Amino acid sequence: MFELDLRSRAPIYEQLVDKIIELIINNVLKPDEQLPSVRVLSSELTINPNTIQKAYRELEYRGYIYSLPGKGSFVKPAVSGDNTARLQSLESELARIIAEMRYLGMPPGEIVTRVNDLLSKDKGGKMND
Amino acid sequence: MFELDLRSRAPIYEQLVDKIIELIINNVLKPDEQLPSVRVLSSELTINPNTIQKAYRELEYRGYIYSLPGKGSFVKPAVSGDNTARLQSLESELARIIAEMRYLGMPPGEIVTRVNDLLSKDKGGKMND
DNA sequence: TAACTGTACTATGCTTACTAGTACAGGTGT
DNA sequence: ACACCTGTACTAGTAAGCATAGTACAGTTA
Repeated sequence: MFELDLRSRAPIYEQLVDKIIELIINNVLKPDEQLPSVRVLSSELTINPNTIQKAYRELEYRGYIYSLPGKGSFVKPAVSGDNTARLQSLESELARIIAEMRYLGMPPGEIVTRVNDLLSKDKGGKMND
Repeated sequence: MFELDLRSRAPIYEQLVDKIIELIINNVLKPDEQLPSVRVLSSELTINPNTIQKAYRELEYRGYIYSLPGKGSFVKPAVSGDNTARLQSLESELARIIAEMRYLGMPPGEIVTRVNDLLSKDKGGKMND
């Protein structure tokens, strides 16, 4: 389910957080779908349960999952209205990426084409595997 | 010139790297423009010169600057043709951001508008301060 | 020569990440 | 009630990374 790059400088828990967010925003993990338990995932990935625990805690803090003691951790349905800060953060990341693409020589028309491609994929509901 | 967030979890040298890259891709720092020396910047920012050194080394490794012993460190002109890996990396980051914007409920039309705004700013040559 | 430049070390202390282990409380099925 | 799962919350230890301080070398420029 997950692949970790143990040679990467990114901490393991952060890789997990990123991966799970990616699965959530790409609708691979559905709202209210249960995540593997910290113990199951830790033995799958052969890492310590506390590390999973930290990742899940971070995901919960960021609002992507909710956890019920004794039951498990679940994907939190996307809430509208509470995402202003995150959207602003995404917009400044977008500005940065666009600026760097321009800096590296990608023509504006090609950038727009890429964005439209990504949006049409999204509209079709197809997942990019 | 730079602002560091000393409360951030990001290491100081990485903040420097990010800041300088941002200035470069937004054309605030011009090609072949000299960066402050490690000693000047370290006293400006009241951090150790070795930390600046590490940031400059990272920037050089990533291809954004070049350093000449005895002379200083300079913004490297953007080279065309050698940016495939970086562009691909940017594209996957773009895909991620678009997906998350969609996930958080931003309509596709608004995303396109944002992108076009950013591109028209870029075309005008105006800097976003 | 003096004053700058980048570069390359060494040593130290602090912080973070990760592991291992343990234990508690909650939930579910038999 | 028991067994087995779940998340949660700790403690302790180790390793790695970060930042600092200091030093020194070589190159450049006036």
